Amino acid sequence: MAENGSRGGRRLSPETIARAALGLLNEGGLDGLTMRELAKRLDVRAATLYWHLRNKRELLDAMAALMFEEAVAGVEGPRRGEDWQEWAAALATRLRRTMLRYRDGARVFAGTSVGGPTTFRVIELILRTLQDAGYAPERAARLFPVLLHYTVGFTIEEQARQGLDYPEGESPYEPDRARDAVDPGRFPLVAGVLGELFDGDADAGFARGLRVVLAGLAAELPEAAELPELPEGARPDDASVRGRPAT
Amino acid sequence: MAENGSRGGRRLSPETIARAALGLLNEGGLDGLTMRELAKRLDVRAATLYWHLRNKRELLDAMAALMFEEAVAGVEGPRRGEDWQEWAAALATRLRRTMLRYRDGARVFAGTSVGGPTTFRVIELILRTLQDAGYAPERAARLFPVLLHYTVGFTIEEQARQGLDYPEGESPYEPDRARDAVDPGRFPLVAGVLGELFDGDADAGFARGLRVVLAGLAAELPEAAELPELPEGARPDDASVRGRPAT
DNA sequence: GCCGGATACCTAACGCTGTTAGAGAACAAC
DNA sequence: GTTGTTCTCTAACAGCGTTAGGTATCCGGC
Repeated sequence: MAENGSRGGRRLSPETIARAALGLLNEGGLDGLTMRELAKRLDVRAATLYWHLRNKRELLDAMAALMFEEAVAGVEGPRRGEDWQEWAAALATRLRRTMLRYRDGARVFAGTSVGGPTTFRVIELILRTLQDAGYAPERAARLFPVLLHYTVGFTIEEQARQGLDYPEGESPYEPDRARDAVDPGRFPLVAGVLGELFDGDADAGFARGLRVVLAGLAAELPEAAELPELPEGARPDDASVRGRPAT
Repeated sequence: MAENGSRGGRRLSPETIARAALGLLNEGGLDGLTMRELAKRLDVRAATLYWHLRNKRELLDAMAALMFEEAVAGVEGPRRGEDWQEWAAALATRLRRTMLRYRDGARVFAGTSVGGPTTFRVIELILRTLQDAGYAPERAARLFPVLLHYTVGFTIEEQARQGLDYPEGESPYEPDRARDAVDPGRFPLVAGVLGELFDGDADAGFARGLRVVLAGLAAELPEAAELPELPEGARPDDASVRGRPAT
């Protein structure tokens, strides 16, 4: 006696389930995402999910894949006249926006990226765009991940700051809490820039960091690194860019 | 009848517990870190831990704080003659190294940074160093986090790739798996740089990204941004650095 | 029409988790 | 030696991911 309102066949699939799981994420966050609750939302018992997915880890992977697909759906190469930096910034922003759409989205996404043909399509697109901008593909392949890492790192912290893991008003990220904790005598500079440090405008902060990373990438453009017209040492960051970081 | 081998008094403290928890992390990872197992390691029953810590979340916070302290212990300003970029790179590298010392260390650390006086001491140090390098403190405060975000983002992915969450030989990060998945007809550039994409040398990859970020920061140095000797448009990234990323 | 296998779902249960209540030992102060 | 505080214990709760095994449903072959 299947009380199941709908016809038997192909109702559930890893994708359907992952989609429902992303919905569930926005209530209760990652902690509230349990197989039983997810099953309830799909009008099914928890054990059923294991017919479609090996385990929860696989569910999380599917969710991450879905997020990625959502982020890059319809993305093509730069429009005519569009700078590669604008294009890359838009791509990173799309990814961030998608992660932000889901509570704990960045944590779900982090470290689960590679995989499907969608991934390779986008990487191909990136490599082609950077190649057109003058980067050798090998060079581009070693450089572009920094953009992804920054984006994920930033968004993870942003969502952590939203602090829904903490009970009401106890989040250690409240600006006031910091304002009390920093002694202006010992840490005058910190005290002077508390506003900047805890500024709530995450969008602007992200864009700023993006600009930094993209400027850094631009500085790695081979042509840029050996512009003949520039007198040696004219670029102020010349030595330090070449210098290897201390290990 | 306290079978407890050691004297009664101040044995346990949040710090002791967190330290043991970090040790436990290296066996079993984040999933293996359970209150019961942690208690066992401290010769105590699980409930006891709740006398010292409100809940597991607080334990994780304490662990993150401990990692941060371990990372920046003894850190001072740049040595005489040391470039601010070298100094910053060394700092980021220290943080990464510490996170790598513990399984899932980056995931534990991510989004739990701010808090203690140690944090503010280090931020003060960063601000002072950048100030000496020519950055206004407000500007520095808005810029330096990008370094942290990159470092955390990179290391999270690195540790995810180590793939100890997956059963033997099933990690989706195995290079061979990718080599099979990418069709050289559709994705020629990707196929050509698989070696670079899945290159195992994480240290070099991190250093490369660090160089990029630092170069980007250097490009944001006000003085650098308007070096009078440079003819307008000589720096190839001129326009694009100014351009705001698409939203 | 009916059968057999595959597919999709179920119930029931396992061992484990974080967490709490409340009893009781150990210690310090008087 | 009593009292109060600090710490640890036992016992239990509800909920977790996951598995074994049964059952309904669908579909192609006769």
